[in-house]
Amino acid sequence: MELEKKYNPKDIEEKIYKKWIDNNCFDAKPNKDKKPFTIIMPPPNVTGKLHMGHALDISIQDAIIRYKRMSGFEALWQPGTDHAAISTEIKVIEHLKKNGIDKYELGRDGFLEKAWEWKNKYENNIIEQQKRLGASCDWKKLRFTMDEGCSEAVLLAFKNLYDKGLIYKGNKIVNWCPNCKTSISDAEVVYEEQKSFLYYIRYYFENDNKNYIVVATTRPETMFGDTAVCVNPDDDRYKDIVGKNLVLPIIGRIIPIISDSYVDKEFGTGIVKITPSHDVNDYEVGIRHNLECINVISDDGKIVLKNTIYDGMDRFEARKLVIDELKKNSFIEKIEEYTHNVGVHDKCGSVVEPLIKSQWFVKMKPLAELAIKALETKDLTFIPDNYKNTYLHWLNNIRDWCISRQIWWGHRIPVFYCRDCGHITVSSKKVEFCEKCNSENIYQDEDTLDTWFSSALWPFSTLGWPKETEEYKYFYPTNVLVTAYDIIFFWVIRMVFSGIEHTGKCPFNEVLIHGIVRDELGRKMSKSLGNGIDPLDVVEKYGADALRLSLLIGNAPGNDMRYFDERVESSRNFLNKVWNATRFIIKSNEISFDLKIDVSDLKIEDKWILTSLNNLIVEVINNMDKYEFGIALSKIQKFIWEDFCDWYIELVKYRIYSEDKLEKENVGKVLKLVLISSIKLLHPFAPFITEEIYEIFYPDKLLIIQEYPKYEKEHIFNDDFNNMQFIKDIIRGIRNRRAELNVPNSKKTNLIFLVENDTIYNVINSFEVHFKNFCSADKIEIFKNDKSFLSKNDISKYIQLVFNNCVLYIPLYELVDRDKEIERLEKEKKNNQFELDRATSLVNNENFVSKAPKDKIEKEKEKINKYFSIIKELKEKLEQFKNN
RNA sequence: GGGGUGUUAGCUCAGCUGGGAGAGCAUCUGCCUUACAAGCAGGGGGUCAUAGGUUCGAGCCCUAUACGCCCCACCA
Repeated sequence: MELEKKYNPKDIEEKIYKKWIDNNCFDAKPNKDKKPFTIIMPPPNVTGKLHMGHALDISIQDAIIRYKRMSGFEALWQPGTDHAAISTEIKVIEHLKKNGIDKYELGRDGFLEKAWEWKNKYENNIIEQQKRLGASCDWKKLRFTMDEGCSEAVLLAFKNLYDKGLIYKGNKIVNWCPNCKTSISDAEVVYEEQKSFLYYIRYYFENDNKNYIVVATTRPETMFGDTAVCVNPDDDRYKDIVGKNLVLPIIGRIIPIISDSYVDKEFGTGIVKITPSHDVNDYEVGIRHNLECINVISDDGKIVLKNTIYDGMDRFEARKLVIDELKKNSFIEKIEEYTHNVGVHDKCGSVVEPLIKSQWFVKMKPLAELAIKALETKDLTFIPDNYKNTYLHWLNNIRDWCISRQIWWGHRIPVFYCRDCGHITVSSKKVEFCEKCNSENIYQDEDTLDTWFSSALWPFSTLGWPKETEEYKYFYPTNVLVTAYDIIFFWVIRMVFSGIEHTGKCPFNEVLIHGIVRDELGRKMSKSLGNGIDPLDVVEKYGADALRLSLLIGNAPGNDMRYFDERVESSRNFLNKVWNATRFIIKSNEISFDLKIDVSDLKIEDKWILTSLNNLIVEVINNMDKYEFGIALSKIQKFIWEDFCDWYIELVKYRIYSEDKLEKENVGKVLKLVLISSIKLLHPFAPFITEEIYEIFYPDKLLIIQEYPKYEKEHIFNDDFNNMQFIKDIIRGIRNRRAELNVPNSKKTNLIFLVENDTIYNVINSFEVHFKNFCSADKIEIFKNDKSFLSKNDISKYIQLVFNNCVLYIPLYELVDRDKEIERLEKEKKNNQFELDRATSLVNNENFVSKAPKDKIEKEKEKINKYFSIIKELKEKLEQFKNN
């Protein structure tokens, strides 16, 4: 078989993915003989395409689920998409507008039909993109937040909460988006810094056109709704005026001066106008002081003030006009430039208008307590665990959750009003009669639910809840939730309390938080900046495996990362290395062999690589279980590239090329075992290339369902491992010296070893061929316990390398600069002296000897002996050198 | 204002419960050596932000300071 010289992901990925699908590799079914492991995928919105954040999300989850699948779990990765209420509705409206269609002309049913069309199209796009990345989720279980089962769950959840008194309808101040014409929750308001003005306005006292006080405001247009002016009760400047009345400029209404500790004495003039209907804080002051709420802004952000020029005017237009009017009549004291935060709708960017509205709310306090308790009882843990602070802080300061939305795309609130008796019927089933008076004259609430209300049920609604399905019983609660930190409030918290409230169980035990992918300058990728990178473009260019590796390597949980093409390139290079190692192994082994290795056939380097492999397996499993993918991956990569490719394969080439068939076969076995184990370790991260390689060796089997490598005790050979490390040190030492001294490879030199015992003698002897191949050695001589060589030769002409139990002499000096060598030796002596002093002072320290672990102390003592002898020899060497 | 977090090589970042400072990229030197130039061999480059403290021993723990980032709250 002949493989391409370069790994070409394009030819392979689609074929491999199809193979997995055709063989039902992703399917998970309740299986009594196996333990379940479940991840529910955060459902992407059906509004667009995948971005880098999704790619990271998928890479992590797929690595986990593949690892667990190979580790003997019944692993379910539950996929699905989110209807994304407002986001989608905005997109559909825009889309319709382009075709000249108006939402309201279309009507509710017509609009929903269009929205479903949209959903079907975009859902498909997203699924295809996830497949390109190699996501091994159980597509047969694909769900959608508005499908039949999820909708049933939503309505029942609503009814459950309503019956328990945890959902109520209230006329309260809410965040209103005048653009989307719907209320939104606190979490959907984001604050943007905006440059604006602070207006100082004179309010005259009642029946007094000389005396006035000055109020500072950023929103003069709301003054029509003022029902009081407020000062701090401890503000001595204004003690006397509390209780007096003022005349509201322009419209002349009389309002009182009240006092409330809410007012900051230091800010502005220390006097605040109170507009209870259009400001959340003013609303609360209004309740405390029993103030009237006068609504002066309508649903679409326009002023409502009958019989004035302002009526029907946009709120920002009105602001200008109000200022003009105030200026004209000398009501303006001054105007200052002012930068402050303005709340905008996270979906459309419009300035949010607080309005008093009749809306549905979830009472959060009792539910928040459930979520807090889950953390305390360790039913829920965060990785990294500092995110629990964020979680707790939010829960401790939570306000009731406004869940009704005045849009059409979503779950319609299952509340029915009777026109005859006014009774409210709440039911998860369709209601035909009023449950109290049996009247048929009823109508359903027009509003739909916040999109997060349905997402909050995702871990169990997707598994069948409220039905007690086999899947639900087996796979729920799920094991780990993987998501970015920016969604903890929206989603994670709401899933936790919903899960506990509705199912009695925390929906997942662990929350693995990852960061966000930024551009190379560290900026968030966004549409407005145009700095987004399409993961599919990257896949196209470098392959899905390379992208996945680059997103996982060298990143710690919870930390942001920057995207660089160079990182993907380096991952691609690594995969190419794996590919070429495979190519070499296939090329060099015509014969097919099984994996049974006879230990007695093994040479030192074989035992070394097998030991390294098994050490690696232990460490990787340990890291994988702790979700330390970055660490696991760099260890795997280091092993494959350095240990396996750069050392082992190079070491065994002479055996591969030899005529000894048996020897070739022995090496072949080890090569194959190590390669196959390596690609198994790598599979969760780079599924395509590893499956492709596996197929070459086992055309009838699939890697994805093979067992993850296990530690094999009989493949641990510690002595040989250490001997091999020693040989590597020697080879590196020789290479270093040759390179430093600029000795070309063509110049061969002899190596003279002075060794202390038989073991070292034999080890070095057995590596004769490698010294010749690896470091241009010509002839190798080994003297055991025999220093006559030193007296017989002018050793100042030799380079000396000192190792434990062994000294190496290389006759290189005829080829090099003497002064340079003296300089080097001086430096080396100095370094060794430093190390010797350090170790000596440590061992002489009584505290160290009494408190440090024994093996540490022994090591330090060994160091002293080692450095002592090295220095001694260096001294001799230098003297000989200088005397010459 | 509250909370979190970061400061390690030229750049981007790892560094698990305290005990040898690391990777990738970049850079320099020498190599197209029959798996791989997307490669091989080798080199240079770090007072682990600063100042104290705990410890036999601190990149890691504690305190303070400086600068940066994130989240929450939001002052009209």
